[in-house]
Amino acid sequence: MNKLVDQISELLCSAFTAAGYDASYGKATISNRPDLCEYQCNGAMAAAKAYKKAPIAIANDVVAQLSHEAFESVEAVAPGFINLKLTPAYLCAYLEQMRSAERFGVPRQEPPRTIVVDYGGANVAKPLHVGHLRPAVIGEALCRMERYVGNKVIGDVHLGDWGLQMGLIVEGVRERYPDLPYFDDSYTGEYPSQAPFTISELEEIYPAASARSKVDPAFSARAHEATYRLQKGQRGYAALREHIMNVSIADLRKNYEALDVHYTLWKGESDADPYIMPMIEKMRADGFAVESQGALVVEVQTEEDTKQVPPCILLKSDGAALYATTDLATLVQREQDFHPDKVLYVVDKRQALHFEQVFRTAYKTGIVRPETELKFLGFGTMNGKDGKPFKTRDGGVMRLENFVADITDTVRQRIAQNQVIPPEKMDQTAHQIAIAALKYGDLSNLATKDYVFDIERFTSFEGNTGPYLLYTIVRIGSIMTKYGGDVSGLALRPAESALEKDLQLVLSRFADQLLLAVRDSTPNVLCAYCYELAGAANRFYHDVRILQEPDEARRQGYLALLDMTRRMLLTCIDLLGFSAPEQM
RNA sequence: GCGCCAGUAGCUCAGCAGGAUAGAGCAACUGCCUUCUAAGCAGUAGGUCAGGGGUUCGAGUCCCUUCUGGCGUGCCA
Repeated sequence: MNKLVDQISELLCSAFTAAGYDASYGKATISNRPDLCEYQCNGAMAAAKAYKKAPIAIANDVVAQLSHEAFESVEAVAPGFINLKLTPAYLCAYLEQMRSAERFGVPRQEPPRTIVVDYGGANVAKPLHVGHLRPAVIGEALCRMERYVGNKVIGDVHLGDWGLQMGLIVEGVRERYPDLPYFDDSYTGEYPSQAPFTISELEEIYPAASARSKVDPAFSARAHEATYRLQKGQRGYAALREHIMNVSIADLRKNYEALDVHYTLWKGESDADPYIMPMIEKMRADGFAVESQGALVVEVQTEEDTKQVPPCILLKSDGAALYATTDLATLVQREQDFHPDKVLYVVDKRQALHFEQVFRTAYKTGIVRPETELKFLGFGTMNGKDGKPFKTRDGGVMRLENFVADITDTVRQRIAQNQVIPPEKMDQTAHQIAIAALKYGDLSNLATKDYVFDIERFTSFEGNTGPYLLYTIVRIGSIMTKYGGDVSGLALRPAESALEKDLQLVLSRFADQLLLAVRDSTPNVLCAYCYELAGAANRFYHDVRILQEPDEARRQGYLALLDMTRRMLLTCIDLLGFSAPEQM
């Protein structure tokens, strides 16, 4: 269905035409002065120059042509604004359509686009830490939003599972268990199906091996050798690698699930390996890949560039592949597997130049089609209250698990005295609220900027926070429970009070805000909408005694309105990636 | 050096394709619970949108410039 603002624009366009002006000036927008009007049109001012007339005269001409049941009032105001208010009946009819439409009538993307979202970046054999939080939270929200508007989304965790780190792990395992068959070149039997280590061991082995390689050249050399053998696909190493991957992925999956983050694809950098050499050979043959200072590079500087763009390095002087190489090979693979219309990278913003080089190379060498949209969404750093990157009290890197546990504990303490939560639901409720606090705290900021994570503030539950949204949902739910009946069949009623109309207006704008958030990949826009909706709901809730309303038709109208509000809020927080408890 | 990003209330942040009087939350101060969860609602106070030029009927928003801060800048990921 059409958005309300588009319906109003259509009416305005015909009025501009009828008054003898070009229809293109008839674009309506949501009012930025809610005290004066609900919708506005600034087209008369834009048209003033073209028609050499005073804007207010044009506005008056248009207003004279604008009589429609949709409008309660239509006004031309100096210097040339056209201010509109809707009739309650028209607004109500629109909401009634929304309410029964699928996905609240949000227009579907036609045709649907295939979008790959690259938003993980976790490393194998290493625990998730707070640095992994933003891509997971932001990426997950973007995936859900894109899916909602009808696109086909493939969310890829894109694990760091390639290169020297794998060799280090293998050598670290050998140090502990030198007699395992994986290290016996003459072994020809089946390898054990059970992994020879647990995730906790793995998490010790890797940092230890990494540290040791820096001080022990012999060990470092063995790790490089192991890396080489891995990449050659040596049997025992491949089997061991399989165990490392399985153990690690099971743990990562558990941790991401706890965050309500769900990837569709658990690929890693290593999956791109088979594509690297053919890709490079083709680039050579096509003349794109050239020798430069001993390395193999693709020049990506163009004539229009005023700045210096360094070339994209495919192979180091020693012949080894680099980060850019696997990223490009991954694009080759994605093009082959999914033929995506868009690939969105949710990555630390400090990698902007790297991705600029990769994108330029991909277009230049034809890895992606010219119409493929490669987009870099660089997110900022999560800082502590001191304005510096978030750390533990003793200055270390904080594990994500501990971070979530800290927030959950704080939440648990705050809700402990509240008697409404049954003891058996305590843990789940605390976790749910913690995730809402955490995710909303992150998403309500502009993804591209650094932000301050203040545990006290985000768990304080006051003001513009995730828990505030949950609280609003729970309160409405409480009314529905007390009412007891089925509200789905009840009819909405035209608003009779200002607060009721405000709530209806906010509801009617869902599609506008969602589509804006999707277009710009800005979940904070959806957060702002949620907050506005919750505010309108709470004001209405405070103003009207819903269940005590004596007039039955009116009472049913209230219930229908609140039920719709609640479903809308639930939809929004689901798009943002969290959920609400029954009680809190 | 060059490039990118940022600078909005005491603090943390919005500001959607330039529109009317720059908005929230926190903190401060005032009210509102015998009534659907007060984690709420209503209100007061708080601003030279870093500085300076320009374009425009109109600039926090676009252009130029200065200052401040962060980040990046060919063989890490």
